[in-house]
Amino acid sequence: MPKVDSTKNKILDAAEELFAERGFAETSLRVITARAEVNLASVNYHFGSKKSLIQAVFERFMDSFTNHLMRQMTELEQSHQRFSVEQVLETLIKPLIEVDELRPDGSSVFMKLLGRAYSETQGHIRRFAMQKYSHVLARFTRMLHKAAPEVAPSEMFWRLHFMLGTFIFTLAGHEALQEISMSDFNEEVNVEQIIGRLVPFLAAGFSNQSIPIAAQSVGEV
Amino acid sequence: MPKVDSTKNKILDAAEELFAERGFAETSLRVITARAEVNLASVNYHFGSKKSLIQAVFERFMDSFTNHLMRQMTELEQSHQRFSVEQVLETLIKPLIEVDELRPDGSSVFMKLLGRAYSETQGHIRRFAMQKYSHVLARFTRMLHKAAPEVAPSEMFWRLHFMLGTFIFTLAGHEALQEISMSDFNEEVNVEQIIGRLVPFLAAGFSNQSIPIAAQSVGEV
DNA sequence: TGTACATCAGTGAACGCGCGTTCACTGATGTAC
DNA sequence: TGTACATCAGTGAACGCGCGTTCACTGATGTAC
Repeated sequence: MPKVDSTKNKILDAAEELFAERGFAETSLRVITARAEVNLASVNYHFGSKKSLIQAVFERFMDSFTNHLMRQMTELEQSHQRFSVEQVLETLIKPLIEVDELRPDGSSVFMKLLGRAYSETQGHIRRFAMQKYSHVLARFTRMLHKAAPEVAPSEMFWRLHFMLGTFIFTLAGHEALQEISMSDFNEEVNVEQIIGRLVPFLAAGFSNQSIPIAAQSVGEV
Repeated sequence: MPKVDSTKNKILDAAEELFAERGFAETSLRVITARAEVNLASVNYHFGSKKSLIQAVFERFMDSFTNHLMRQMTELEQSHQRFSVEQVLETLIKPLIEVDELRPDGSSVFMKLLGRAYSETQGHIRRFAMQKYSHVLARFTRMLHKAAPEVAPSEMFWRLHFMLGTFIFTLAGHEALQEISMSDFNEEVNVEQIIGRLVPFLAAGFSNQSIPIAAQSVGEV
């Protein structure tokens, strides 16, 4: 068991919050070390560079999330011979909510980090993630294929990424949406409820049978 | 008709390309003015600040896009008494593709700008966009409601934002997806084809009839 | 047990660099009388 | 038509600032013999 309040962990905690609040490039080591109440030079002492710190923050979230997710997938496979797309998507719910209970607004921070990692131009995090966690994505894909064998692999690829995109985008920006929902509909919603609306939406999208319209004629474009 | 090759336009063109290549914070005024072949100080002369330049780039895209979209919506309303959710979503296709033909990788740059506007913590672009373009969003929402009156307003709100999120996220990062699609499936896809896959996916998600699962019990969480 | 040395965690101050912005200025064109 | 002044577009050089990183150093703890 690592010491929880070590300098290293204090840096990770502070960096996590700040990266989600303002992005990687916009967060300086000075504000991170100030919030963590540690010395400026200790980031380079413990992590070597800012780039490595970003990777370490990302990895800590990702490790915890993928561990929980693997457990959920195993559970589903052991308890059911056959399962639906919706059930596969539902394996994401608990790991996400657990991340949310681990830290205040954990899932939002996590999704913001994921979103930024995804859209990074240089993409060093994406390459690293693809390498380290590809087996988790592969297993998830396999389960989706088992639930909906009629969806062709290349179509599957696109729909999977549509789903990931919606998840990441929605949860990363959920504060703004919760705010509007409150002011426009007087409806208070939490992360669990958002996911609860999201899963059927995505499951329906994923399972749809229509022919891609670009394969037909879209008009005189 | 404004002069196309004015210093102001040369700056806008160069900034647009570079923002797409490497992001906003990572693009300095020095590289923008170097590519535009204008003086460094002329950005501040014409736009006042880097922040205002970003907004100007965003506005130029947004004006062109919303103009095209309004025309498409009018066309659909005039040609059909009743229309489907899919048809409403399809009004987005032409404006997006036109933006793509206007400039190389136009839709990608545009969606990256939109994504940033969406997720900005300070949110000065979002506030400005909400004010200037709210009537377009309102009209789009009204048409969706007409196409699917069974979807309650608050549910509509969430599904609309799920759809916008997927659009933005997918198109903003489509280069990476195109690359993977090429290497994994040997399938070359263009933006039009991605949208062609996206629209039925979203239409199916939007029109789904299931009860949000959070309204039931999700487990012992 | 004592001594010498190695390792580790952390620190304060400085380094050079690239950043957005500012400033005083030029030269061309427009306007008033 | 000539003159005086105003406005506009653009420029070159410098400004101060915050950035990530480095460096020489301290003091505590561990290890070898």
